[in-house]
Amino acid sequence: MTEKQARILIVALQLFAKEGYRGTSTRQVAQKAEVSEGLIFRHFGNKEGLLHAILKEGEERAQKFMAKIVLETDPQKIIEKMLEFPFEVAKYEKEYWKLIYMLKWQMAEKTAHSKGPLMRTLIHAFSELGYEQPEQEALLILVYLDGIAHLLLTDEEHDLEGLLPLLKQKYNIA
Amino acid sequence: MTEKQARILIVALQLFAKEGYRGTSTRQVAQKAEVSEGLIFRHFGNKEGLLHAILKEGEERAQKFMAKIVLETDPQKIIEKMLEFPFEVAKYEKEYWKLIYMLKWQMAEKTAHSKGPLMRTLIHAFSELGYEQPEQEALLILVYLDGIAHLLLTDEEHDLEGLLPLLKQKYNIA
DNA sequence: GTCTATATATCGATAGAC
DNA sequence: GTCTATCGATATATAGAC
Repeated sequence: MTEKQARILIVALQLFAKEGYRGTSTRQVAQKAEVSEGLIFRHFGNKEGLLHAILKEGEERAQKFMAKIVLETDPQKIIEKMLEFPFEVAKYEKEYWKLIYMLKWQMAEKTAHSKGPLMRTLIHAFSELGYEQPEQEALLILVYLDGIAHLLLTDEEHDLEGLLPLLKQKYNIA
Repeated sequence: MTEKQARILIVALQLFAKEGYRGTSTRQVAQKAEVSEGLIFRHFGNKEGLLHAILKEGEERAQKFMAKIVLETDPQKIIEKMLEFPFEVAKYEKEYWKLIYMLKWQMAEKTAHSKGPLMRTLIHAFSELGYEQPEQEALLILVYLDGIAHLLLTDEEHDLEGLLPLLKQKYNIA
């Protein structure tokens, strides 16, 4: 990967996350990355190819992130890490996740971040802790995650950090 | 409002909710509504004017909807209705809310559905019920609302109805 | 109020030189 | 690998007739 190629990817992610995939022109990307527009098409074929390259890179980083949760064994820790997940995401991978959530509304299939592994891990954790409806409890956590991520990534002003202690308390986590 | 004008509004909401505001051309709207493209601009000035007309109509309907919650006095009922809100929305006003949530990612200010009244109502309810951190509890409900709405409006397959009994149980609602 | 025709800008994408 | 120049399609928007 050349340096200009990398620059295109970085700038495109920034713009896509801010203005949306459709709201960003290849011309804008080229200008901000200080390369010719033609170069984008040489490297990535077309605009969608550029998007896929961005998503692929982001997913690789995301996988490592999620592995830390799924590989955890202590059920308490699993729930704790899960609850902290959206805050971590908003801190370190804000643009990527913003793009993912934006795309969900129109290209759900392309961004299918399978929730399977997370769900399985959660259900198992709640089972071990003796909860009566582990599937529903797991689903509720996913709802929280989506809600928190949604608010953290769109509304800039919201202060949600205070929710973490409350949630941990509700799930009896030290 | 003429019949064609109304037809444009209905069709545009459908298309905007499905393909996104930017992903929908005025030509598409005109064709599906079986009117000339020029008519859209005569009536609404420009594409953004069309969007605003749609949002205005939708908000009027939404206000009536939310009034039912805010005007409730029994704190238990308030929480119950709040929990049921996203399911009602997904049933009767799916397209409008889908559009609202989509736009949030790029035009947050234009869709600023003030959460103030809902928050105040919730905080008061939790206070009355003796919760220790009414503000955080209210915020958590908002998170839940956003999470549920997000999942209901994007993922078609998810069955989230089962969450309602679980949540009512958690909040000690009959 | 409505339609047809058209103007104008911008988009994604390609060709060819270096 | 990269740039310049350009094409064809499509987007929003306007003008003028009815």
